[in-house]
Amino acid sequence: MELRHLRYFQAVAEELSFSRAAKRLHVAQPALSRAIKQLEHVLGAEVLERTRHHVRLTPAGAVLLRETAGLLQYVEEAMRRVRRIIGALCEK
Amino acid sequence: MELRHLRYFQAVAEELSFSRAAKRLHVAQPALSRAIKQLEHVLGAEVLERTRHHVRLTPAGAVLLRETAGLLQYVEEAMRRVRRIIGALCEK
DNA sequence: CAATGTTACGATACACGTAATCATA
DNA sequence: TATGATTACGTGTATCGTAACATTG
Repeated sequence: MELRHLRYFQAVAEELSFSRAAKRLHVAQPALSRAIKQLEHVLGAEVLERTRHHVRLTPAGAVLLRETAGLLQYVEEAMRRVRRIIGALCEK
Repeated sequence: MELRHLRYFQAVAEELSFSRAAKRLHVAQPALSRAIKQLEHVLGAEVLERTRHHVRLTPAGAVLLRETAGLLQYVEEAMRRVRRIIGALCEK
């Protein structure tokens, strides 16, 4: 499992649409479809319910989205902290 | 930046040795060397000081290690939470 | 010169995009 | 039947491992 899987999932879960998420991420739908499938395979559960005009989160998906949001935010903040300190170190 | 980079970095930083970390991760040294270089490129700073018989953390590396440890632990716990809840959902 | 990290290089695997297919509202 | 997700398929990129090289204690 890599961050890519979670970033893709978050986009689809927020947009509730593979096509919109694909545009937002600047990738093609199939890339998303595959990444989500991998994620589901790893977790052993479906996270999105696909029904042509509706994409909905499954209960498992709702849980995953919450955790994903927290995790990706953590990543961003951690990287920001690192960069800031590195910046300070370089000025010395 | 993917989790792979951080997992590799953590192993090297903890072992203070590319060769030992490589064994532990079941990959060859060059893979580690490259991943660390990518990480350093992304961050714009060296995180490890290589001197044949000693690998040491740079100040930036020390910061990164702390953040990495927290982050990877967060990932693990988040995944555990998700799996646990998914497990509970499936039993219904 | 011995131990260990890095580069070079060829091979493999993985992710991607395009196009075709399938499914539903 | 029109929209949007998936599968098939070929391609390109990225990662890997082996081997050669460089470096330093």
